[in-house]
Formats: sequence, structure tokens, C-alpha cells
Amino acid sequence: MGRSPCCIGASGLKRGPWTPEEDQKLMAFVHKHGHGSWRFLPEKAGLRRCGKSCRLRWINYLRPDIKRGKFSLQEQKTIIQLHALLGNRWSAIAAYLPKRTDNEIKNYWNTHLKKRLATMGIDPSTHRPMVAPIGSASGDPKKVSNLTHMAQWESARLEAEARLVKESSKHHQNNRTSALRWRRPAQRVDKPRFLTY
DNA sequence: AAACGGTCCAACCGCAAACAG
DNA sequence: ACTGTTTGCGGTTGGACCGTT
Repeated sequence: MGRSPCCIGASGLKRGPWTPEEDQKLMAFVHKHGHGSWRFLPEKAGLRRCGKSCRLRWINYLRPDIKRGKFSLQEQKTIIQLHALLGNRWSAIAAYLPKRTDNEIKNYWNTHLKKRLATMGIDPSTHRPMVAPIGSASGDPKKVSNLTHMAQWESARLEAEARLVKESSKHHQNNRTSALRWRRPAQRVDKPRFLTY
């Protein structure tokens, strides 16, 4: 599964899918010692993996507080609304869905929600109605209902935006929370953002 | 039953922020 | 202030799985 291993050889580190034994080792080690430094964890835990791989495995799969399985309707709505506000900041979105991982949310967005929004006539990257020829909805009840739906989304989006502004001013007093901390996306300056930070 | 195409998702890569010295 | 290292994030990949023909 996943991409094919590429680091076997000189480094002697294993890549690719994790075996149940490796999972067991990692879980046992983290439960006993905590993860501390991921860099040195694999060696201490007796794993021939890089720290990055261990961290990913723990965060996305082995952590005890992970809820797996289908996303509820409420979760889906939350993701869509947060995405409208935050863009592809999956870790920030995941902070609002405590039992879901950023990777899982990202996957779900890319495979389900993005397409669903597109079929509703909403641009998934901007959360605005897709550009259509002027007057294209006139007369067609299906298209009219689509636009009504879009309007509902837009108002939900604005509502959520207002809430976030309120929240963030609160957060400003406290320490910066990781959920709201803005990191400039790597190599993504060319992508249009719905909101500016 | 086999071939094909589409979907799903675990795991990788590259980059930038954060941190340490 | 600078440099090197570690951590965390988002984008992407590709094999497994599933439905359809």
C-alpha cells in the first residue's frame, strides 16, 4: 500500500506498510516512555524505521484517541465550513474534530467532499458558486434550487467566519494555539486563498 | 471468471517553522 | 545573528479494494 519503499539500502531503514509487530513495538514504547524525540525513538524502540515514519504512524493510526470509520453528517458539515474559513489547513481543521486526524480529514475532503461541492456547483477551493453564463439559472428549477442551496452555504460560511473572528480575538490574549497558528503553506503562493491572514 | 476503471487511504516527500547551540 | 537539526504540515503517490462490464 502507499508508495513503494525507496530508502531500503544504504540507510538500512525500512519503509512501506507497517507490520503488526512494528505497530506493537511502537505502541508499547510510546505507552511506556512517551515519544519524546522522534529522532531517536526508532532506535530505542527497536524499530528499523525513520523517526518521521514512526511519528506519522503513531499520529495517524496508533494513537488511542482516534475515531475511525465513517464521518457523521455533523462532521462533514464542520469540515466544509472550516475549510471555507481556513482553506487547506488540515491540522487546524482537525483541531476542531478532536478524534480525527488531519490526514484522514484531508483524504475525506479530497475523495468525497470536494466532489460533492463541485456537483452542487460550488467551487471547492473558494466555496463560492462556480462561474456560469449570465442568466443560466433562469427558468431551470433545478438550477434555481442549486443557487438557493449555495446561498445557504454562503450564509453559513459568513456566520462561521464571524464566529472565528470573535474566537481569534479571544485567543489573542492567551498563548497562540496550534489550531489557529498560521503557517505559510510550502510552495503554495500561487494558489488563490479565500481568506487572507 | 477475467479485465478494466474508479475509489480509497496509508505512507511518502519536500518544505518551512520552530528549536537548540 | 547565524547555522544546523528536528518537527510538523500539506500535497502527492500508488497498491489494494470494489463495482461494473
